[in-house]
Amino acid sequence: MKLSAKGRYGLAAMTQLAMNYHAGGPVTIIKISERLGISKIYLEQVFSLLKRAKLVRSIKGSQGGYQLAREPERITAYDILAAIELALSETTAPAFDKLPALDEALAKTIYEPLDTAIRESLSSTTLAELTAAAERENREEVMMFYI
Amino acid sequence: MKLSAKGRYGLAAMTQLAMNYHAGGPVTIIKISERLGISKIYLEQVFSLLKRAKLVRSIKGSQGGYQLAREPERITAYDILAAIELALSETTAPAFDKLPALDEALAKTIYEPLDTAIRESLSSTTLAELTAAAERENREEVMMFYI
DNA sequence: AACAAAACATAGCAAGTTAATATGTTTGCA
DNA sequence: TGCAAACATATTAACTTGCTATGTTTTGTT
Repeated sequence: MKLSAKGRYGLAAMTQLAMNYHAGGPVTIIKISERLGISKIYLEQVFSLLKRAKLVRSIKGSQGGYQLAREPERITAYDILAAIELALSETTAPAFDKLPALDEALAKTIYEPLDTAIRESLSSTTLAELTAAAERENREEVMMFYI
Repeated sequence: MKLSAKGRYGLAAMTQLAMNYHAGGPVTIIKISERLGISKIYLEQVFSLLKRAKLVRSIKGSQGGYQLAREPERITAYDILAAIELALSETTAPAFDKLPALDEALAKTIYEPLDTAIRESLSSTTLAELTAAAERENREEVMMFYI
């Protein structure tokens, strides 16, 4: 499943907020876009979706920025992607007016189990786990450098 | 997960071939497009993908048409959708050159488990099961009519 | 009070994808 | 030989994606 740039940016941006969660203060979009190496203007659009989904809080004005709306342990990858990737959380609609039985069968045997599997997989990983994994990978990279 | 029209058409068309599997003869695209109520020309493009994936065999010329390449029990929804919906079987590529550790963590904790969940869900349902479900739904519809 | 830094809003655009149509050409049975 | 089918290719309109541009509001700092 190939996720869109927006989806990937959302996940990555949230890890940056998570890494700052203890420190307390807000992080600016400019900082995040520089760290990730992506467009600041585009990232703003991603944050507007994250905010609408109440996953982040914003502080306007000078010294402002963004913060997680709750602990990284209570935000899942599904929360983030559902806020951004519409097609992922939307379900497949009936398509064959002449054969309602076929639409029903498709929904029951394929579409619904698929949606459940996606939701279970993505909601089993928290932002805290993702961030911890990234920090571990980073330590391993540094180790490799010294060998 | 909202599937594309092509994906839905592919699943639906395959059920029509499955329902004819015992009879033996080929089924034409025209027949299938009429039964499903969709464009014949568009359906041809779907069949070109199904054929490339070796899920169907074709017989050219008059009295020709399409047949399943193997038993409905040995064709899964994943086989069909992987042949048609590229984005589904493609995996999410690394996106953050500056943070390889983050790309690694995303792949390990999110992308790969998601792909596994999708593949397991879709490959657990065979074309035979889908067709049986559609026929059962159809019988129930007819029952309702007489109550 | 003025300034600067930030979020927030809206519009636009180029490239790509999707869903579909149009127009043939080949193939092979009757 | 004629016709019915698969097969091939090009075109099109609408939509989506990824991204840029141009502001406006808000608010802390000087």
